[in-house]
Amino acid sequence: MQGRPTLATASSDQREKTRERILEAAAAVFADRGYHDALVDEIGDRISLSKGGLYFHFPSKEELFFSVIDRLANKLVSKAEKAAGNQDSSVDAASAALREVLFTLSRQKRLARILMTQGYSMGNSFAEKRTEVFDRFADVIQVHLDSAVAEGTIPEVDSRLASRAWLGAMNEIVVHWLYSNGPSPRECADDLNALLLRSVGAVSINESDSRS
Amino acid sequence: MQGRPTLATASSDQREKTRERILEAAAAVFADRGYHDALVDEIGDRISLSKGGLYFHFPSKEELFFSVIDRLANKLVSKAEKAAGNQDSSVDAASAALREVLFTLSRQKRLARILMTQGYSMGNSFAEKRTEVFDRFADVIQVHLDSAVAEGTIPEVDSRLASRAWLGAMNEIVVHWLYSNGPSPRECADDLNALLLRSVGAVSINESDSRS
Amino acid sequence: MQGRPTLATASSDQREKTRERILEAAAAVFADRGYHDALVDEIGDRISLSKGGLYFHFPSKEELFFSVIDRLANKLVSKAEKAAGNQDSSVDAASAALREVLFTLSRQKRLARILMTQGYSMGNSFAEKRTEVFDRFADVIQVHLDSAVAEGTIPEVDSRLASRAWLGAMNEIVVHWLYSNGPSPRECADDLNALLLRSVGAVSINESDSRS
Amino acid sequence: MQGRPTLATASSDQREKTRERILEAAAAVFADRGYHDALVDEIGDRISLSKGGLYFHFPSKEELFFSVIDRLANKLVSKAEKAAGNQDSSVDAASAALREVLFTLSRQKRLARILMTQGYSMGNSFAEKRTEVFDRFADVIQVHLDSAVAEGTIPEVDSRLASRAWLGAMNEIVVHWLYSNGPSPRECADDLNALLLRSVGAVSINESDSRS
DNA sequence: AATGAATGAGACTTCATTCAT
DNA sequence: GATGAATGAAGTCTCATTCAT
Repeated sequence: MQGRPTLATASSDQREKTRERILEAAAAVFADRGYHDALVDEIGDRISLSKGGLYFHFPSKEELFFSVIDRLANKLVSKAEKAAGNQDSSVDAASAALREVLFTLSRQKRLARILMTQGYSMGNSFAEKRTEVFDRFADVIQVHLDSAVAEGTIPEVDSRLASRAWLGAMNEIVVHWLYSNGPSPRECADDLNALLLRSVGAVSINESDSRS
Repeated sequence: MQGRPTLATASSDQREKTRERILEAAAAVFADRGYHDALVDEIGDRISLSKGGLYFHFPSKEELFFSVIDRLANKLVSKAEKAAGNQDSSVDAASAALREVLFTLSRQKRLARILMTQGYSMGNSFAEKRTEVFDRFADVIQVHLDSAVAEGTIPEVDSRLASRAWLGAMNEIVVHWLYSNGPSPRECADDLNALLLRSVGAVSINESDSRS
Repeated sequence: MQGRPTLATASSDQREKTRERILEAAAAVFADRGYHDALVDEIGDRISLSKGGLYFHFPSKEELFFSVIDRLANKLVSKAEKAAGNQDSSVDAASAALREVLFTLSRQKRLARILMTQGYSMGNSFAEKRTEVFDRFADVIQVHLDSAVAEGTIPEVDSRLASRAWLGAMNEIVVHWLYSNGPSPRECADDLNALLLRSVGAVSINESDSRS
Repeated sequence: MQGRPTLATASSDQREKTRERILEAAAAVFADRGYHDALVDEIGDRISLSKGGLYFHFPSKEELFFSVIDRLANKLVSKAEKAAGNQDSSVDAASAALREVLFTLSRQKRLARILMTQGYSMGNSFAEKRTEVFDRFADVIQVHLDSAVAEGTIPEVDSRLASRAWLGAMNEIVVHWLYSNGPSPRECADDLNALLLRSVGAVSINESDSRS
């Protein structure tokens, strides 16, 4: 608002770059330590940026954390939606979205940790954000379940409940993998997929061959 | 009932009584605030016990929290097992365990909050305890699913995965209720039950009538 | 003052015995940990006596510590005096007192630790007690040095200063042994003895043969 | 001089200045109260620096104490070495080092208290530091005694033992002054000097005249 | 004589945030 | 844009001492 006009664009670029670096570092630290145990200092240290510098870009630790969450959730939702979009049937779409998430989280433990558990360590102010993020994921699934019902591919179900149940099931598998070295989401993907499709009365292609 | 802790001390189990009072107060505070935001002072204040007195009974805030979790988890697991024991078929048993948990949590938000979310705020040292507690619940369900498979009531399934999925689904419903004022677990119980039974290939009695 | 008269003697005995046990335990703990780091609890634990029981016999941790010091100092001073008394000449007497202390401390690290260093950890209230104890030791030596001067065995010296210097020298040797695994006081006894005798103008018997 | 720390901050060595101020204040408080009874708060208060500010410069009370000791010991050792360096003979050098220490301590009770006694109140972790500091002082003396022996000025002696004995004698005189209002080290210097020189078989110039 | 639960003052340390430079 | 010294509010835990039994 008060910078030199000439440098506006160039510095605007730089600004965005620094923000990205901070978000990246913050994601790593938050994932490792959880919100509360993550130190603002440590985030700065990772990218050799002073605390003051960090506070220039983000007004508070809380805002920074939310920004990290939003950024990651956006990426993951996009992936899920894209995966769903490539399918022919609605059931396959829901199924594909689920698989995409499981596969992506399998590759990025950090992402999994931040989205699934580390937020809680923020205390009760996390509630709203969690709701927002999980609702978005639930929506992705619900949309396709609703279509499937409309198409008559699956019987009537409480699609809101079903999408939450799917999400919860997935969440538990992921957390069990993160916290107890359970099987990776990727390994469970087929079985879980079959299980969840069955729960809404669908029969997946995998049902007959992948895991007899 | 008011003032110093009753002063009828030194009976043989006064000690146990005080421990219980502490655990009760701690459960309330931890449920409200989460591990980290809970103050040891506040726990003491609730029962007019000095900090020192509290530390006489529990060596650290962390141990106190774990004790709270254990106590609550024990109660809940017992209830679930008892509910399951009253059923004729294995499928009904698993189903009953699930319902019992949903109903109990519906009545005790505090219990739900502590077991489902507030632990994470402790940081990474919570991992082990969470694993332990969730494994116990998963076991309760798995046992009955295994029986059902053995009886031929339901087709072969990865019962470990299924029990986790059930747990996760339930967890999500509960958290959604806690954090976003979603429908209470009790309200969802029938539908969720039907959904989860279907997921393992069983057909519940509810299937035909409860939700036409 | 108000006990049953008949039991007076018997219980008086018991009382003294318990006091001794406490003093013994306290000496051990204070020697190991220093005044401040010694816990009243730990002293009690050693002899399976509750804190309350301990406080029945001693009014405070501080008093207990002083009692320990007094008891040990008494023993050591007695030994030194006795050793000195067995000698013919005054110079030999002073010398013998010194040796006795060095030898005794060599055998009892605990004693050495308590008398030489651990008291300081009590804070400034230790000053008076230290003065008292060290003065007693200095007196033992000074008396004999004064006699030696009077006898003309050694030239005039500031015997007060000399006795303190002796004490200090001895103290340093002991502390160096305690803290840095230096040679034991016993090993140094002859050389130190020669050194200190020379410092007051005396020539010890050891001078010519023990260390040629 | 009043209010916030001068606000002319951020020159390159402002940091070092603050460190010095802290060390100065800490030396005063530790000397007065001993390690344990010294409050971190009081150190900060003396220089109007918040506790957090203090911890920015020193990671713990213990480290701060050690830094204080090191700083003071360095100064004193330097003085002693310099004083020794100005002398012609080795015996005079050792003697001069001793006198310098006695005189300096006489002028700075605080210094004396910290180096001689207050450290012990830290508990057993002080052992190592004490050893280190006293060894340095002993070295200063020993070096010159060794030279004197090599020169033939004094007979063969266990110079390690002798230097410790000297140190100990000096220490006792100082502590007696500090704790019991005994004569100041400065007053004792000549006599003590004579005594110690005699102990190693040297005859000082002072011998004949300073104390007729 | 002894127990041991309870007190309570207070210590050290942490860390998100600010702000002069 | 960035630095980093400084703030200050809190937080957990300790432990000598007391006192009802």
